[in-house]
Amino acid sequence: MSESITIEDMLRKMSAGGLRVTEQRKSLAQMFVLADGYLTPKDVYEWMRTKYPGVSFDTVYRNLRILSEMGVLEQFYFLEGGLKFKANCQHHHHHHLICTQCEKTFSIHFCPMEHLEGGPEGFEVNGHRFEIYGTCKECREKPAVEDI
Amino acid sequence: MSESITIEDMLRKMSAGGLRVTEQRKSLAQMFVLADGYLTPKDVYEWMRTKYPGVSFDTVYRNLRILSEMGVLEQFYFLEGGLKFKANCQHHHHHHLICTQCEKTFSIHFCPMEHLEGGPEGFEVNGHRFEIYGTCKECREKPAVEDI
DNA sequence: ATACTTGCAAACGCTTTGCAGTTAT
DNA sequence: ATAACTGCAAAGCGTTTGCAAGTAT
Repeated sequence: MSESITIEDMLRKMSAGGLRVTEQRKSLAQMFVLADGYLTPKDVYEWMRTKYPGVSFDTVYRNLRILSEMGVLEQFYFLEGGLKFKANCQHHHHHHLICTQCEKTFSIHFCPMEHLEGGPEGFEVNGHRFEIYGTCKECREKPAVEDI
Repeated sequence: MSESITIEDMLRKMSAGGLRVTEQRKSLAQMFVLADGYLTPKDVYEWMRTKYPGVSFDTVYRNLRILSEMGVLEQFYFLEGGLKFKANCQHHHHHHLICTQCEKTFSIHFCPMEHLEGGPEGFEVNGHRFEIYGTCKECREKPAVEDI
């Protein structure tokens, strides 16, 4: 599991950032805490609709974007290009194992930059990206049911 | 520099894959060999237009997609989500330093997976992604002119 | 009361498609 | 000659925007 953030943490951050804590945003926070992994705007929309049949896609987008800009959520483009969001874990620097089946993420405290060798000459590093893709224990045990 | 692929290599691959070697595709191959880095569909379109004023955007897209599917090019979504392409270097496994200014790529033969520790339990790894972002020597020396 | 949020509708940018004419093999 | 390629136009998808009505503070 990632170092989990609580719903209260998220709401507190929103409020601290000058946002209003609406019902929808509470649901949104709840959803991301429960999911503990990456969600697409569509996922979020579908889920929100079960609680608030009237939600609109643009509100979902707006909130995802705003919350990302505030650092409550984290935006991420997958290898194939799909945009996804997850609750931001801003503890110390770390990387993730990403289960490509359920898209949950698992923190890993190994950072390749500490082991780098055969590196750049004259190249000024100012960022990196390291992710491991695979299948998590849980998904390996119960083979994909919802695979459609 | 990456282990460079030649224009002839690219054309040979196209032909082997049952594609016809048109003038436009020759230009395309040339462009990617010269660029030695990532290009957006728009970059490609702009450049193609200088040679073939009549090219259409959809033909560019079509060719980029087909060539990616064939493995002549490689598709890539940047951190911010922009779709880019580059000539595929399918020699041995390696990673890249990516200059965020000129978007040239530089091969690096260090692979974090060989040094991995504190890793997954029960997680089946089947892929990874490692990129280093920064500014290359050349770009650091001549500060961005075309920075608009 | 005020400022922020929402839903609606419409627009936007990027990418893909169907088709008829053209070109490489 | 045939199968593949191109340009055109139009559609598709995901995402963003402007605005008036509604809601949290």
